[in-house]
Amino acid sequence: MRISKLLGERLKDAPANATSKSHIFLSRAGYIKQVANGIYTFMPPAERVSKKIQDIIREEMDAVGGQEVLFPVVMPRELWDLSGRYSSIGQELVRFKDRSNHDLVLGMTHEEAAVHAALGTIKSYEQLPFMIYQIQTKFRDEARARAGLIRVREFLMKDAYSFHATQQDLEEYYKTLYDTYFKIFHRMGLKNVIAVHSDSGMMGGKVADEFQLLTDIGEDTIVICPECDSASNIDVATSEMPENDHIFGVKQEVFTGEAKTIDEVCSNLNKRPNQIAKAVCYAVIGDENRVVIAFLRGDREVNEAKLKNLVGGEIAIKDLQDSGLVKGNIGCVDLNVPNAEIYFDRSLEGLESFVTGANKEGYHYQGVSITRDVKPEKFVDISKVAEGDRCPVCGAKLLVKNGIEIGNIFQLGTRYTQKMGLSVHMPDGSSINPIMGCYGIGIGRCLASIAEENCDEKGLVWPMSVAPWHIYLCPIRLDNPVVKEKAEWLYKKLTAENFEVLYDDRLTSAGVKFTDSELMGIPVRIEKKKKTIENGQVEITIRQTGEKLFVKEESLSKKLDEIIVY
RNA sequence: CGGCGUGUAGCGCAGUUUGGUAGCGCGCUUGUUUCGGGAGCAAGAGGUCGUGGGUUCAAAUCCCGCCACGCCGACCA
Repeated sequence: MRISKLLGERLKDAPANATSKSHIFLSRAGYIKQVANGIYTFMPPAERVSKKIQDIIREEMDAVGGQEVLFPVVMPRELWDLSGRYSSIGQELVRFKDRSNHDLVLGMTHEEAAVHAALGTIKSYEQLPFMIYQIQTKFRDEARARAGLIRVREFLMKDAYSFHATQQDLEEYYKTLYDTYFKIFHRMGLKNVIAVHSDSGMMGGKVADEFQLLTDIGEDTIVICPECDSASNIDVATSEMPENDHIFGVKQEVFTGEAKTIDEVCSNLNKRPNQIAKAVCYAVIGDENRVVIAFLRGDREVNEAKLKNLVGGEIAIKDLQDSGLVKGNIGCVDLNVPNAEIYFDRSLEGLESFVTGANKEGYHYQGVSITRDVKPEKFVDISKVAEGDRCPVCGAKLLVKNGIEIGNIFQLGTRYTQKMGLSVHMPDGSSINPIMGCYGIGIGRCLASIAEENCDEKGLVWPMSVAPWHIYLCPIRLDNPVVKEKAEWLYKKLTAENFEVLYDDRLTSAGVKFTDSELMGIPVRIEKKKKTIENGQVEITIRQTGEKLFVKEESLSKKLDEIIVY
């Protein structure tokens, strides 16, 4: 490829709104161009990286028996009615009508399509197990796209679906895919990837793992045990909490005036947040009669995923002033709200001298004892794990980190096969619904994650396995006919030898060429100038290390074969 | 969906408070001298100032509506 013809430009300034390194460098180096909120064009270099990522995934998916298919982007409403998701999924699912007023959806995931593909053709247990996968565009109307390619609305995804006759078979295959995923990510050059237990969310099913790239810009929160290496998404993470001290106090009402928040109450009464019980109120979506009040220690935060599972419905934070509650003075003593479901977090267990609202304007109680004054029937786990809690497996102190979810795997069970009526005959004559697993990898997220992890102050540093081109051919003083002739000859020669070459055929200065090659992150730079031509040498610079090599021209190809390995 | 912010040339920005002929840097074109780390000089091209309405002799600037983009939150296979 001649850079003079390459679509896209290298910029000195990043778009003002870019914050993450991947967003800044991918924009500056001409890899991506934003079209709308969360919607990007992959310019030629990015598309080349994307294809290499896809090829790695294809190889590995084929190696575990995958059959590549291509599901439609647009599906009829009826297909999604079968699974019940046409109505159960919110606004992320784009619904629209065609010219004959027929309801359609844009594919955001393809369980329905996968089962549909098997319907009618899969009849016997002998056809199981099998796995089908596709690499295709998904559209999800995210409430909020952000950070360049990290969180977008339209994106390329590899999604795979496996069908099994027994749970054991699914579990074995799930383990295979688990290992395959690590292989895939490592081949892409990603280093800091861990698997974490996760919530299955709208997919349904019980067992699910996410593959997270650990990075500060990640928007997922992960709880990791540094000792036994167990890790979970904070949505499902549990912990052993340090015990409260069981010291009893004397209950009394105190005037706290305008103090409402934890901080205000703390400074007003000279307490610490872990000596306060706070209330968080929720409405149950779709059921106006139900309200939920969660009490937890002041230094803890509600884990809404856990609470949602307990409540058994979608919840949303709500002011309950209508029910007679005084915001900022809600307390668990003498609380009287008729239809409220009250949950006590385990962080309150053993807390025998704490502050809580007095359920009237301007007053709190202090010295409240949970066992003497409140007497909850039970304590439940509805708070987020905090750094310093103990690992439930080994007891070590847990760490809380951020990650980008680049892949996930689910044991779906029979939810879809059952609802959509896919069944097979078993040896004993009975029929069963095949048990499904599904397995996703976000291509664009991988690309951005690789960029995020592989860059320096000068720009991107692509791992060899996914670099858009391996070689940046960089002739200096192209106005010199000798250099020009030699560079053109070398470009043709290397290309003919199947090296991937980006040829800087511009008449610009050496500085501009060096800077661009570094910004674009091409792993190997070959410099050619009059002097090295005269003594039959070429100069090679390695992007990652900055190392320089001088090689005889006749041994260049051999040297490049040694350098370009992955 | 809520809070806040921003929209002026391909990119980054000033100008808006206090209304008066549309500006700067980078990039681009031409010429020239340079040229192994984002060159110098000279001459150019490029904008209905997001959009619709209003106020005014006069609006990028003031007022109202809308749209888009971003940040924080809510949400998220």
